[in-house]
Amino acid sequence: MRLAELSERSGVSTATIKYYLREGLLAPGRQVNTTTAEYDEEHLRRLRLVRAMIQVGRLPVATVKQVLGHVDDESLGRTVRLGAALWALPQIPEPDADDEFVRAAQRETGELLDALEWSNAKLLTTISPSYRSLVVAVAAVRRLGYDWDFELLLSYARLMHRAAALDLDFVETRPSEAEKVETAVLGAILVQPMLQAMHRLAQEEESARRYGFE
Amino acid sequence: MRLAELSERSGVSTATIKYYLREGLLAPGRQVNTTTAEYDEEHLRRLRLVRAMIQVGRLPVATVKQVLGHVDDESLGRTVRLGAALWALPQIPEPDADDEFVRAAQRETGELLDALEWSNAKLLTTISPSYRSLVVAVAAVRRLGYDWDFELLLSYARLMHRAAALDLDFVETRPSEAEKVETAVLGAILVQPMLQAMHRLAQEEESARRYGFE
DNA sequence: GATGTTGGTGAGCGTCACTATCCGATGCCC
DNA sequence: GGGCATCGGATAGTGACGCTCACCAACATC
Repeated sequence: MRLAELSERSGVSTATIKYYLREGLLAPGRQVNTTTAEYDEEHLRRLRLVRAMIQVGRLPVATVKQVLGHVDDESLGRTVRLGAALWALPQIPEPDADDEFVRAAQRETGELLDALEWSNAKLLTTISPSYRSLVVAVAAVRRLGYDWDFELLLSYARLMHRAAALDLDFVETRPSEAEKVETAVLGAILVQPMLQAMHRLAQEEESARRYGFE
Repeated sequence: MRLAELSERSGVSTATIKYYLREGLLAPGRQVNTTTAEYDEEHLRRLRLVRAMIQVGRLPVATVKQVLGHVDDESLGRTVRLGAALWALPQIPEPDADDEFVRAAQRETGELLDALEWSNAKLLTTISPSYRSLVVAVAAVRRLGYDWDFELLLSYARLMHRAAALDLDFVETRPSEAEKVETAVLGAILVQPMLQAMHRLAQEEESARRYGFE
């Protein structure tokens, strides 16, 4: 198929597709001659993936490029490939290590990992962006003076652990190694907005149950 | 305290505070004379809240203004106030009703709410942004050809329902009505990045447990 | 009374995700 | 094979966003 058809079938304008090609998010089509390039189903699929990451997952274009680069890097093993892809995801700005709330949050997060017995995650605290994001989020909440107890944090973390187990169970149903990696990355990127929407909807539901609409 | 001190205690530059004042995110200080305004602890608290929403919650400035406007509107009842604040949160672009995947996702999401017996949420399907976001997310996943079964969606939703129940339990511990509303909004905005970070960390933990680091 | 700081204002900056326009080469219909 | 639409590619521009800078007259402080 040609650019125009790729555009029509994906719902993405030709101008935008050209932009993605320029940015290296999409492999160039097979060049038939100077004014014609041929795209296939794989291009369409990749384009949909890119759109989903950008629009649903709200990833910056540059990040999408990095993530895809890692996903496509067949020289790496699965865990490393997945890890590399996940770590390219956009990060909250680096925590300020001088801030007292940040230091307290680091301590608290460490205790949390101990209590959960997430020993592998504990090993990653110096390098994992997720860990840093968690510290920043906890620090922000504490800075505002909220005094949730530790049990609440633990409960949230256990819920998310169960969600992660569901993700990985599904990943294991994928037949090929390449699909497993892609699915895992997608799980990290697309499941998140879905969970967020479900969370808000559940808040609305539960709030209405408890207090009615008034 | 004056602008410079507010800046120092919050870690936000005076230029940025001035910008927030201009945008109406912060109430003006008590004007002492033409060149001096006096700010209090409430301003500091509000400023930290604004920063947390923008940096941790990634809300656009205009959205923060709307959300705070609803939070401050004492003429409304709690549920309505909370709902108004939540619905001002940034939304994924409107789903395209002509798209077959969107229509299928609407159907599937409706069935999901039925199966969950979220009857209140079901009433909100025409107006709730969370519902629309959920539809868009489900459509994106389906468009990419993933065939998760309904049970998986149900499991995710039940987990998020439990998270929402935890949020609201905590909200109920707040003494005053105003604090309850603020806490609820904050729960929707700040708990989310925390859950996201926990989710990714849990994925890393679980992945390492199952497959090691290799 | 000299110096430096205050809060307010308007304009400017860098980033980002596109988008509009132009180009010459080519496909395609008659 | 003439004429016109369409092709892919390149460059420059757009509008939104979140600040940030420079400047100002009015004031506090020494």
